[in-house]
Amino acid sequence: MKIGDLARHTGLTAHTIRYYERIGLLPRARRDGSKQRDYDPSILIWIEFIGRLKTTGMPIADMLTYAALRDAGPHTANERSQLLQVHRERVRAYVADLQVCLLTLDAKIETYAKSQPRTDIDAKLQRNPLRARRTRTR
Amino acid sequence: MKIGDLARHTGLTAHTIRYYERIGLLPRARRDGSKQRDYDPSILIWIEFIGRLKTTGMPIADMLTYAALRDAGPHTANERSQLLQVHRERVRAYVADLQVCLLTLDAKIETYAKSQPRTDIDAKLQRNPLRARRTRTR
DNA sequence: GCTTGACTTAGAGTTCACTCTAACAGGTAG
DNA sequence: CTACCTGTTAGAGTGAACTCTAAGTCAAGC
Repeated sequence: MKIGDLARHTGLTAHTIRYYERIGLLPRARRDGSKQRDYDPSILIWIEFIGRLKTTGMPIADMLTYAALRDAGPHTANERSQLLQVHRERVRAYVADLQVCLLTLDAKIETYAKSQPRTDIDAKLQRNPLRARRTRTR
Repeated sequence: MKIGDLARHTGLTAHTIRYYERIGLLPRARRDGSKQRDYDPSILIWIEFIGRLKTTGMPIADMLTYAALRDAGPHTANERSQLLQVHRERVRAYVADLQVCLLTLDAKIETYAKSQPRTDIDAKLQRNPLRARRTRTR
């Protein structure tokens, strides 16, 4: 599997895949006769997992920590588990936050519904897919 | 209320408040005798609202659109409502995504629990509060 | 009267996660 | 053979959202 195929399968760009390899988030791929990256499909599982971590807002630095622990061997299983548990709690807290925000949005939209007639949602506004964002908390 | 007080009340820094004013997300504050910003507490409601939008990952550019519509008068209520409705759907979809990711995390943590003894979560790992992050989707 | 601390401005710098460029090489279709 | 496509590298550039610096003003406390 060449880098272009992998890009198609994962939704990443070839640029991003090379970038991930460069920073150590993906292992150095083995090369074919003309030094082009040749991937084993098993890499897909790892990429899917880091995709989940990304969706949940984990910074790449933390993913690198996780990857390094994994590479260090089975005796780091405990540490990896703890890392994931801490992250899970952050995500849970964030989901709770988002649900509060959704209530605020509902309330705000409700006040508009009460004061004005309304039309259908303008499909042209359906851009900006939302993923994950991190903000420094000072 | 001076900028330092407002910063304390909102959790923003004075720098950030000035930045928000500069880009038009906050109205130009009126000034006291020595040209220092003097805020009416009513600004807190707006800042709290944009804080919710930020938590839910709305880009500042969209907040500016919303603010501009608000400033344009009551005839834009419909458009503002639509903007919020579209955003709400994105947030709902994102929450659904996060919940799937949480299941993946649960499963992964479960495999660690089965293969290894575990200790308490190391409190030292409790950094990195998670807020919101946006990723370009290509 | 001096120090301290909060405020002012314009503008430069930072961080994150990509994203792209330049310049080149190998493989394949017509 | 020639075009074209996909790949290679090092390294520069981008966009979002701050974050900080420099150089200064102003008022209060000791």
